Amino acid sequence: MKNTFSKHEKLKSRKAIEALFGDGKYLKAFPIRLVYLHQKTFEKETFQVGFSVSKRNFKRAVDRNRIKRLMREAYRLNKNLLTSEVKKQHIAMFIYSGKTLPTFIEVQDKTRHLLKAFNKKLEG
RNA sequence: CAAGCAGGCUGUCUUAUCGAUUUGUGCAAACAAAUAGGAAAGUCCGGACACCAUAGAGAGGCAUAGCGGAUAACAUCCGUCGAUCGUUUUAAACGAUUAGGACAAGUGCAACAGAAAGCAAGUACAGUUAGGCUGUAGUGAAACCAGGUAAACUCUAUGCGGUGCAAUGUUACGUAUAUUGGAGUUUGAGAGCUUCUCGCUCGAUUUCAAGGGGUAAACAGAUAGAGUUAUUUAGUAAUAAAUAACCUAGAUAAAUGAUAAGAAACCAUUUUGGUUACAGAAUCCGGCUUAUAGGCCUGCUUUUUUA
Repeated sequence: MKNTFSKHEKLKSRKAIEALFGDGKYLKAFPIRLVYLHQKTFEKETFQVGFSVSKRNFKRAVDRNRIKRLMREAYRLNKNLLTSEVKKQHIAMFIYSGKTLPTFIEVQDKTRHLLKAFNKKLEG
């Protein structure tokens, strides 16, 4: 599996995102949270993921961009941890809830942790 | 020479691996090219563009304010006059700052002093003398007079219609009965995006025929432009014109990145360590304002050294 992350893997639909925040379930690994939602109507070719940082915690757009890019990079490099095929019936979003700028190592550790936990849930 | 302050310019680089967006080539795999700023920010002004009447009239409101010019336009920019401040013994000169029309329409305001800075009132002396009027004195920057004050109301002149790209248009999906056209009836509630009035447009209802609310799903709008660079000419300048070359982000829960190594600059310093700012396009331009490590340039102030 290639470590790519292109446009069609990104969660874009506003409706889907609203539903995700309304009814989604949470997995936590501070300072990152994973929100996911199971819904058959969402089934597509690929598993779609989004990334988000609160404007309240990071006032400057530069910092928000930086964190989103770090999270995206961490997901891109580790997404092969998600082996379950059931994932295609899900959508998910990573939310950074910390208040300080993280390093890439930290973000990658937490992302791996979350992906493993999420994979377990999907299989079990 | 050093430090501080102010203004201007600039605002890290290279390689490797793994990626993102757009475009091009290709059946595909893939390959190639381009990819954030001087402020992209604040959203404070001015335009372009789109729709709302063809953007109309009056009131109200807002903005601007010596003179001349630049510009698509401006509250911006350039030149110049005046005023104020600094250098200076003074003048001149130089530098800096400057919302700088009108107080001979009306209203308001004016510390201290003073009887009084305007619903008027009135001290002393002198002149004349019936009242009263006139003059002088006293306070003050200014005392009845074209007094001062308009970043006080106000007046004058000039300008400004409103809403904003989630504008607006097309396509796709597809259900109420919105919308459109014809005919009849009804003269009146409401709507047309800032406040009011007028004006203009649409109206209400019945019937027949045609036809699609909504969904920010896709595409267009959207990036070749008041464009960038260089040279020449005109002009004190802002700027304009001509010629040549170039194409230089176009995303949409939002690409422009991540990791590693090295170099460079600066700081402290024994190795060595640390720092590399402010900050991220969102329809597009012209300005203003604010934020900025380090480097370079200019001016001012202070200190020290030498002559």
